Amino acid sequence: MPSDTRDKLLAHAEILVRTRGYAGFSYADLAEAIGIRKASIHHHFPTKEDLGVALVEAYGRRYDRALAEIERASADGLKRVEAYAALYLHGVTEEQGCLVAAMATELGILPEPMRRGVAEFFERHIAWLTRVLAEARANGTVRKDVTPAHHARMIVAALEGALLMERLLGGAAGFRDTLSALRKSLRQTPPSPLPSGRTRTAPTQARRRERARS
Amino acid sequence: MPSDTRDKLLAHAEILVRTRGYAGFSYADLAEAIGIRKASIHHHFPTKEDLGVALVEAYGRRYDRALAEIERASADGLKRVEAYAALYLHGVTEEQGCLVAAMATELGILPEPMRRGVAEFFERHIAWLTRVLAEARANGTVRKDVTPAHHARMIVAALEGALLMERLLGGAAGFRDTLSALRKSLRQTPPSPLPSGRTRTAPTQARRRERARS
DNA sequence: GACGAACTACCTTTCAGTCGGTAGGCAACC
DNA sequence: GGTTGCCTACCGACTGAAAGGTAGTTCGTC
Repeated sequence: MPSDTRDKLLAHAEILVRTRGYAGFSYADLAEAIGIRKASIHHHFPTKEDLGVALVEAYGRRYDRALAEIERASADGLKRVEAYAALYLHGVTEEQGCLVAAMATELGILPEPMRRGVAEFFERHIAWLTRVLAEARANGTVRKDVTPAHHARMIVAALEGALLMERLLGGAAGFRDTLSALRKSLRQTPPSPLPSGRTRTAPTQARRRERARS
Repeated sequence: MPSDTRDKLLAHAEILVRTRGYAGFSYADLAEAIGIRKASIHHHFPTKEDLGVALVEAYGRRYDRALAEIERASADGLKRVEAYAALYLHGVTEEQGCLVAAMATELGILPEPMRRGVAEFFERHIAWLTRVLAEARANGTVRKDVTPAHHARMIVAALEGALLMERLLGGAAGFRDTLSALRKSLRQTPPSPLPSGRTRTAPTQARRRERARS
């Protein structure tokens, strides 16, 4: 029965990491954000590392549930990949990066348990996509020349990279451009003048938004 | 006439950012790394932000030179993309992420001038790749259904993402898997049993390497 | 009365940045 | 040819703020 405060801490800490990075936020920031004293955070998470590990775990579990739901909701391989990509798109619209990506960039100062958690996150996603693609390839949903294991890696990389980049550049529109290219690399037919999916070239303009550090 | 010390500062600061992130290193770290006193760094870069901006500028210029060299060295569109990807591959083998990617993850605490520099870096690369792909498509080197602007975004995203991820996971082998998938998305012919390029599925195993923080 | 969850008060270390000063180089001027 | 003045490069010593973390206490609830 996880306490209400603990959940609030996790939720807000996640936002902080996803917008500023792991080294870029402090217990003081977090305390102020949820209206509690700094010392009280230590009651729930004795060290920042404990909090970091809990964050990766919670984030990973949430994604695991999402992947299961995607598989349940659609049997079509391409739609599954599309739904998977939509998870990242949400990050763009909410102006929040990927938690594990943020941690991965600080690899050099990342405590081992967090490092392991981050690696496992990526591995699970690659494995899942590999399975989805293999299935889709078997029943002809995606091109035969797609190597599931390779393409899975490429898709995760492209989505992580696009989320990272498009928060600064074209926003959702830019992200969808990457998605459109990704779609073409999977789809069976050399496309007839398909009407689905948007095509507009993104404005590619830095959208500045002030976000003062208190 | 940029002093020797200034160059050393830039070189070492770059390494620190690329392994720990921008918020993850301090003037003290940097001072110790090049054997100088902390106060002396302020002589060359009055504030950390000044250093950050200089880093992005130097990094960007180095890449600009590399792009020009790639264009000079080969006229083949696919080979150009391949050479571009090799730049990222070096990051993997040297266990260093991308400087601007590291900065982009800390968007929420990034001073505006740095943010602008990072955005411009990505924009230049996308523009360059768009041009290269458009040319390649025109002379039949890459598939006709490739939309240069979209594919360019996807390529940068995939390479940034792969560099981020594969430092933790499969290393160079994992990176090359993504590359192989990328290649297939561009190449003209539904591939005959091509012998080029490696195919091995990467071990996908976290390679831990201790890197104590002094 | 034991326990969970929060608090006040404090600790040490590190952070970016400041200050005044030193040592050497270089050129002008008398 | 010595002195004066200014420059770059660096230093030791320092500052106030912020970092992560600790100790001991209070308060409400089973």
